Order: sequence, then structure tokens, then C-alpha cells
Amino acid sequence: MKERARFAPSPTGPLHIGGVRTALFNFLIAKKSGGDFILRIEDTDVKRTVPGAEEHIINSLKWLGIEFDEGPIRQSKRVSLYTKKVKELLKKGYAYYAFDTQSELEEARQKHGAEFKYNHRYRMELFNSLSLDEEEVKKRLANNNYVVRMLVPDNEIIKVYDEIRGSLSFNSNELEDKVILKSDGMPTYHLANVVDDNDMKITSVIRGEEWLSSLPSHILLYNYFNWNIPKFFHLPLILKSEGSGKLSKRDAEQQGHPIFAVQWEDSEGFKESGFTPEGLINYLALLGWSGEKNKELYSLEDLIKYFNSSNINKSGARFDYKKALWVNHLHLKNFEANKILGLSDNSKSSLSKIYNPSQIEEMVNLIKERLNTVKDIDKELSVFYRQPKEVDAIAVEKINRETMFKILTFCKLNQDLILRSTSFKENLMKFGADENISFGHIMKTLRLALVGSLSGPDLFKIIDYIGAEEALQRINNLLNKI
RNA sequence: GGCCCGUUCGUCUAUCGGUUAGGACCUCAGGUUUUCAUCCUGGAAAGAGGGGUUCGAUUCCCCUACGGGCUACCA
Repeated sequence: MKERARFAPSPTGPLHIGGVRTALFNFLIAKKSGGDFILRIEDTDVKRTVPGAEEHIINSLKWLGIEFDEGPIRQSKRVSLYTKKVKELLKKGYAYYAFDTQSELEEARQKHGAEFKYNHRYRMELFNSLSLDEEEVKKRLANNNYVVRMLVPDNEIIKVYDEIRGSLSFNSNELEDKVILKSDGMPTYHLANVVDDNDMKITSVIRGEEWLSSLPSHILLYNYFNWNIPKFFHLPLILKSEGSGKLSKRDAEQQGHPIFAVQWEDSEGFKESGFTPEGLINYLALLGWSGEKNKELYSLEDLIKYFNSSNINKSGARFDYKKALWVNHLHLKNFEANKILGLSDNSKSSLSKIYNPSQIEEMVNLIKERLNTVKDIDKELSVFYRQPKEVDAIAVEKINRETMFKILTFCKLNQDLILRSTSFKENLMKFGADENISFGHIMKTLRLALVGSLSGPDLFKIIDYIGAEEALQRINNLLNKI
């Protein structure tokens, strides 16, 4: 069966990785069946709508390659549909008007304590079209300041089924007569969500676990409308990496990792931190889902192929930045040289000024396996087109200046050795033996001269690419510094 | 507080009643390497607790504990 799934964020803030994972699972379930993935913007809360948030959500999905087949569909443009449906419920007696002010509700909560619920137990004590006489209702309705609440039956067992958790049941006494139409004329999530999912023929509702407790209310609504009930998947939450609770922007910042897919205001996203969409998606898929045995590397296509909703986990998963980086590394080192180059305009243009395409490809292949993030690309490739800006001072001290001086001077005085690079290594070894200097120190010194630090790809290959003259110049530079 | 969901190495997870409880990240020890990284080998590391059911429970049931979510005219 072809599934229709939707990602339905509200534009009250930027898209964080919890949302990304929800979007991803929706996308995967839809695509796995050859069906459609829809983006619906749930902008029914006018006050909380954040300018730019919708754009951020769309840009994030675009960067990630999670393409939607329909949308974005904005709920704010569909208000007449919702009011129509509310009228239907009103007419059938499944909903009623309520006039209670905030302070009246507050008073009731004070009076009855934590157990207060706007349902059969207290609704007749409050101000609504069920408790008030017809005259009064008419009068209050004329003021145009009311909400509509759904009528929850008293003491009924509501059975629901969640694809991840199995069958669940709730007693309707625990439910509230939830507001479905607000006094500003906008629907609440509960109503708009059910109406839209039905209207858009959504077959699988895949959302975060925070919605599980309102599922029975939604089921009630489906029944009131006499609609088919879709499949529900309530995804486990992504928890903060340390401490308790679900991941938030604050914790992410405290623990030193991004939380948004792409940059939002002054907060760097995964993109800016050097993640590839492939890496982020792969890691997020593994957070709450287990794939093939012993398979850790998945492209988006792989995920579509292997995804199996029965392997979605039940419990919340802690976000582990180190593992996320490792997964990202896995992708980066498997990328084609050209793709890696495409991720860094800076290196691409700098290299192409000096080298031919096949040389560049070899260089990229040389540094590929050293990459954890996209940022590392420049770091690793820069030795090929730029002299080191500064030299690792601690390393210099470790090796000992005098020794370094000897080594560098030897290179300077024997330039022809470098120019005839085939025997360079042998000569260096011989020099080391004569002067009683370890080969390790010689190599480290040369590396400091050429790269500026102690890490990097094969030294002799670097010399091959940058050429003897450039190498000598860098050796001279260091000689002048120490 | 109430309702709901969950609980296997530090972390992500495998196991669909019988396993030396497997893998990955992290970590530690070796090896390869001119360094770092990669890579390879190996080690340490787990069934929350208590009751049942069963010949046999990590697995099924119950209780407790702990964790999470919800408890708005927010989504």
C-alpha cells in the first residue's frame, strides 16, 4: 500500500534535530512504499508564529535532501474548512460553546486543585452552552467571545493502537473537553490536525511521543466525524546527552554541539559545524531505529531500502555528539574526490590555480580518511597551496631548537637532494645516522616546516605536490623563525 | 499530584524462552605508520530490584524503583 505521510511542524521556532528525525521517518515510511511525503505548516497559533521559522524549516529540509511531494500547505489558509467541521460537531452535539474567561478557569483550578479537568465532572459548574440556559447562551454568543470545546463522554474506555507501542487504552474520565476552536476563530492543533490528516488522506501519522497522551482525544474526533483512523507512530524522544530531559537548545549549547539543522540567528547549525546531510541523516536514523545487523553506514537511498518501521525503538535515546561525528566521518571518507571538493569552494579554487584536476583528485584522496567534518577539508588541503601561518610552538620545544636548526640547515645546504627527491629520504636517514639524530625528529622537524603542525598526510607526497622550491622556501621560513 | 509510555555495557543498540548476552561509539593495551589520523588485533564494560509463570527467563505477567512525556484558548 502506498503510504501518505506528512511532517507538520509549527513555525514557532527553527527546525531542530528532533524535528528533523520526525521528518525523516515520515519521509522514509512514505518513500519506502512509493508514496508521498507532504509538508504542512501548522501555523494556527498566530501569537507564537516566529518570522522566518517556516523558511528555516524549508531550507533545512532542502539542505538535507528530504524532499516533499506536496506543500508547504499552511493551516492558516484553511480556516474555513475547520470552522465548517466545528459546526458539524456542534450540530451533532459532539461539541459545545464555552464562555469561561481565563480568570474563571483559574479560579476553578484553584478551587479543585490539580485534579481539575474541564469534563463531565465539572462542566456543569462552568459557563458553557450546556450549563447555561438558551437565552443566556444567545446573549453570550452575541458578544463573539467564546471557544468551542469537544464533548468527551464520561467513563468510556478509549482503545487506541500505536504501531510502535501496540494497543493502549485510556479512560475518558482522564480526558478534558479540549478546546477545538479558539476565541480568535483559529482551530487548535487537535482539531486542525485531525481534519487535515483526513482531508489530505494521510495514511500514517508519524510524530513525537509528546503527542501520545492526546491520541485518545484525536481518536474521539475521528469517531465523531466517522472517519477512518490512520496508523499512528509515536516516535521516542531525543534526550540530552547528559542529565535528564529532552534535548533543548540550551543543553546543546552547554554541551557544545549544535541542535538546529542549519544556522538560526547566532546559533550554528549542523551544516555550519561541518556536518554533511548524509552524515546527519544517517546518525539521526540510527537514533531510535536499528537497521541491518552490523550495518552502520546508510545513504538516504539505503535508508529507504532498509527502513522498517517495526524496528523503531520504544525508548528515548540520548544524543551522542561523538558518535554523530564518527558517522559523519564515515560518509566523508567514502565520498568521491569531486564531491569533497564541491564542499569547499575555497580549497577548490585555490588548488585549481596551481594544480591540474587529476593532481587535485589525488590530493583529496590522500586526505579523505582524515576528515571528520567539512571544515577539515580546508584544514587538510591548505598545505598544498599555502605556507603555514604559524608553527606549533610546543612541538618546537619538544624536539629541541638546536636539533631542528641542524636538520633544517642540512636541508638548506643540500637543496639538490630535495630537487632529486628519489633519494631524499635515504639521504635524510644517512644524515640522521651521521649526526646521531633520530629519524623521527627529522621527520617531525620537516613536517613543522612544511605543515606547521605535527599532523597531516605523507610528507614526501606533500613535497611531491608542492615542489622542491616551495618546500625549500618553507624550510627557510622556519629556519628564520627559530 | 494524576494519567500514559519506557528501562540490556558510560552511550546507541541486537536478542523475537535455552546464546560464552552480539555489534558500534567512547575508553584502555598492543601493532602498522616519519608524526597525527586512518587501519588492524585484543581488553574492560550490561539485562534496575523483587515476586510469579515455566524444565528453563534478558525475553511473558505482576509489584516497586527509576527515567521520560502530557496535564494551556501552545504545538
